[in-house]
Amino acid sequence: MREVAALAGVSLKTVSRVINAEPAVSDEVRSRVVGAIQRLDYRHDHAASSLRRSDRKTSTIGVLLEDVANPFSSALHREIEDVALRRGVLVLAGSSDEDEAREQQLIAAFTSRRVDGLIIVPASHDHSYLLSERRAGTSMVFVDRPPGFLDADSILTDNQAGTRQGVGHLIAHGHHRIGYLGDLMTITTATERYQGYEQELAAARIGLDPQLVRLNVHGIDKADAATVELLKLTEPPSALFTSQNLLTIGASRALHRLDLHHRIALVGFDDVLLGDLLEPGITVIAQDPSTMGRKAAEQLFRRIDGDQSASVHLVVPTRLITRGSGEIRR
Amino acid sequence: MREVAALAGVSLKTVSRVINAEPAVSDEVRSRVVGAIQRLDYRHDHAASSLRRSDRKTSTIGVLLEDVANPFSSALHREIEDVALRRGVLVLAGSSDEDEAREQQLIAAFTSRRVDGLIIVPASHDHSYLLSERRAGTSMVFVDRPPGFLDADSILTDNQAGTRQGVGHLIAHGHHRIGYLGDLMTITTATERYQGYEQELAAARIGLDPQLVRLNVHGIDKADAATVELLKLTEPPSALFTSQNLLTIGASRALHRLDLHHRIALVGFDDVLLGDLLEPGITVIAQDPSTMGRKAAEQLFRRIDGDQSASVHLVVPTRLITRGSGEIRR
DNA sequence: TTATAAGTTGATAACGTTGTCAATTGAGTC
DNA sequence: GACTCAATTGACAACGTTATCAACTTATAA
Repeated sequence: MREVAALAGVSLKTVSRVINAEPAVSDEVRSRVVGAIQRLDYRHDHAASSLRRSDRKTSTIGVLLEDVANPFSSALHREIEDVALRRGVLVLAGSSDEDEAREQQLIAAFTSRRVDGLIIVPASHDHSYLLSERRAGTSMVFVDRPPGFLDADSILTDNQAGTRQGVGHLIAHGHHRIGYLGDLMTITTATERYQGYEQELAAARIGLDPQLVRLNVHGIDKADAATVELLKLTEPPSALFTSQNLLTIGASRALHRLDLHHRIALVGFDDVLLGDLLEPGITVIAQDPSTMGRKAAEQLFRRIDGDQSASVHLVVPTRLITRGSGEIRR
Repeated sequence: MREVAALAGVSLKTVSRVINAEPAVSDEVRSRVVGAIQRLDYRHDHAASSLRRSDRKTSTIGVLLEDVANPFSSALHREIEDVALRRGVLVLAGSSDEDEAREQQLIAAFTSRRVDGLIIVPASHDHSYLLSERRAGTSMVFVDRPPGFLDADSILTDNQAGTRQGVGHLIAHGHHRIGYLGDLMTITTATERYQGYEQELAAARIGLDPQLVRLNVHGIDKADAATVELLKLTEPPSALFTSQNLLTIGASRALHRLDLHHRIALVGFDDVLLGDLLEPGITVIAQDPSTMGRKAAEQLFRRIDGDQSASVHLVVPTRLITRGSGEIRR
């Protein structure tokens, strides 16, 4: 910048004015400076700028996801990116892998780079460690799961209602023995979905058979194995409810291999790509990650822009998509 | 930091020494400083630090993908993240959407934040605009597609060989009229794959019927429509080769809807999740995005660490996965 | 003509940190 | 007791930028 100023024959401050498009610069000086910038191939240093600047904004946000490669996470990510880019804000993304330590490590890395805000799909349950961050002015929005011991904005899915609708759908098709595959119970959404299962069974006066329930099943392969176990029971289920996208895929894989996919009903929570082309198509309770991502980003930027109002808690509804697998009758 | 120094009764520089774990600090002073840091909840400012520091490293890299939500892209992204995080490096990610302007906008945003390096899946073909960046010390590695007018490291897939293997597989199953769906011809990989199609037909002495070729098909819906068109021809193809993951999904959708999925053979380039559960399963030429991401990140960090050797051009092989759709005979 | 205002421009300090180098202390050596 | 040396600590400048405020120029009004 010093060289640009020298070449254009002006002061540092004037170059700064041109770069920041401040009005008080004559056209003649401005064009001289612009010329010098191009001739010298000058690149503005965003970090130095935000260090000195009064608003201290880095125009960068941190996004903590479960796994950037998971379809639900990456749909969230993409929507956040689009909202952010419209404001010239860049996105630092990280995967927690449901590991509390990794969550904290990543968030510490984000905040030490002075991000303007955080969008968090939490893996841990105690976010009091973020209190001081917030006091320091970092905005934050939680997505998919609520914060623990911290009052902050959240954009959630209605997990209980969604699960109840899915399980109810199976009951309406004559099923009483409905197997359940649940993700790690440390995950809030997994707990809520399981509660939905319990409630819907109770509402239909169906006794809960613990043998039919497999909790803490994580990933495609474990779901595949758990499905095989369930179907080997002396009184196997006539239907399955799988409470997460990878579990749905695992269960579906097992059913196909055992050639039971036309006989055992299946409803999954969260949509799966290509679910419509299978035979039968997979009936799902679809979440809406794009809307969640957009709402989360919009809320974050409202906070960054200075909105101090009380915490917002938004619940995005789910949608039952019937494609065949959930309509198999007992 | 000033306050920490005051509370611990030492100078700024000593606090800096403690933070950077420099050896020349007595245990007694160190513990006083550590105590003050905790009492005051001090957060180190990474940006200010790297501004002053002699190595000028920000411990941040920029990753430009086609779309963070595309399965191929997000698998790359995840692998890069894992390599980076092991070094304490954070990842800024962005989606170009195959738009040259957006590519340049994102890369400019990355470099103005002084990233240590770039991993680029390019949308454009002239990267001479990056010359000055590289001269300024930014390392860069290209993935999936080569750089244009710039000598830089690249990690590519063998698109021609992969396509030839896939088309050859169809020919071996008796097909002569093989429809081809290609992505935007501005994308290097789309061009290479099409060349593979031409070459394999020529090698088998099969004339190329332009009616069977649909290029510049982008996204699931366009692929669906193009497939319908091909099958409506008076002399329709008996097999299809779809040269990208979304095109495979679109074609598969159309075949299922027309109930031709058991009669028309299909081989796709790039694997699709759940492709094994369809009836028939989808035969694909699988790429290996995880390996590509890992190799790209490792190469980038070698450059960041000062490796000045000649550009590396790595070609990751593809793998034919037979699942049924490609083995339908004419 | 002078006073006033509006529009430009620049000198300097500061953002939070680390590199350089000099100063101080204490122990060990002869 | 004087000397050397290593270990520890601090003063100050600097990284690339912008905020503040003062100074200068030109136009307008009285």
